Amino acid sequence: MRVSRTQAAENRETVINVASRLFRERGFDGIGLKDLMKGAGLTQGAFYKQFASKDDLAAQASRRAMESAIRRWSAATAANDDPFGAVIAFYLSMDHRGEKMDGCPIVALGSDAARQGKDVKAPFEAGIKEHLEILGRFIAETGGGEFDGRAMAILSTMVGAVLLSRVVNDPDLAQAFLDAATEQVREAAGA
Amino acid sequence: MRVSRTQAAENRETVINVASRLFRERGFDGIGLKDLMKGAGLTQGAFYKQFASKDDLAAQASRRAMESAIRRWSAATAANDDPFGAVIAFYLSMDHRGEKMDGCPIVALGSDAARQGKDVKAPFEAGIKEHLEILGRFIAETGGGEFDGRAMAILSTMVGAVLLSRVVNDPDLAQAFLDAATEQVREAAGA
DNA sequence: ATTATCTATAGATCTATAGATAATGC
DNA sequence: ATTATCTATAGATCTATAGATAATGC
Repeated sequence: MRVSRTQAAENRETVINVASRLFRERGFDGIGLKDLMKGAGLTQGAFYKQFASKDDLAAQASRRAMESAIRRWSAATAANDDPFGAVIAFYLSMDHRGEKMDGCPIVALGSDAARQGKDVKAPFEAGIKEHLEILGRFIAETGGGEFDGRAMAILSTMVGAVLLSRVVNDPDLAQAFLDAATEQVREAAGA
Repeated sequence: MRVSRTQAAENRETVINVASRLFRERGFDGIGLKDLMKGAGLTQGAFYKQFASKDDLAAQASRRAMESAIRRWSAATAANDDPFGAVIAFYLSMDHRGEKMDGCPIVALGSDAARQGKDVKAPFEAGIKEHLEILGRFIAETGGGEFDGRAMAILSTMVGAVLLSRVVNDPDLAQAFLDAATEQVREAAGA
């Protein structure tokens, strides 16, 4: 029944990866440890040798989800002569609206994260800062050590638009939110 | 043990009001029927004579929360020579960031609502349209029957900024998001 | 000898229902 | 007679722990 140290480490990573997706899909309170572990091909009993608590996993999974989001932003910008256009093209799309499990964790878990403790909020904060840094590169001149206000406004608009697009039933209204945000952030970045 | 019809109707309203606050504070999955009913001064057994299910209450409470939010927006605009300024002054404030229970339901429950069925999303959609109508009045000329794209962009920015301000631990970063959004929506509305 | 995972379970909580009770409504 | 609310409970699920097992690591 015991597995090698490297296998155990791999299992741990798998659990975090699975949790980063399932938490986004169902919320921190929307899925239990039994189903989370089953998603990783393990049983619930193995959980507490790897994690201190469900909150601990929530923090790890949040970090993993934010890392994944940043990787996606970076991939979109890499080898593209309109990096900002590439980011907003996927972020403000109906595809992104539909893929809660792999989409932006701020949108998928933002309301949930606001209710969590510092340890869950910390990885969100770190990831948000990375988002701001990427957005800052798209904008004319950046100020001193502080984050650019325009980058914060643009991220707010993007996150809010996708959130609103997911909350409404009407797909046309959802599309309109994404379109309106696209226009808005284009203007804001160019100013 | 039985109460009058009017008393029963009052009790029902109380449960919806309590739920509209407690769901915002803890999420749809973060509070049980027992505690919700206790908040209304009743016991869990009385629940199913008033509501078909917890989902049913979630839909009713979402509608109530959106109504309350609209009332707040209307109150801020009424008898104010800068109605738009009044709305953003309270919405994009650290006070609003702190009061999850009475604050904007889109921010408090948006990620949760995106996982719910049509019956919960419908009152959110209706409330969002009312928000857009109010914002539309602050903007120069409005188009035909469709909602103004600028109003949608402004609402996106406002919702996103408060959500982001709540997710981060650092109060200074939270304030910076609110400030950046304030500047952005002022520009967008004036354009 | 250690330990990662397993099965099993404790104890709490969740949604929903059943039956009793006592006051309303006719 | 009806019914809004109560107490009690069924049955499922939740987090976390206990003890067994079997493979690793020394």
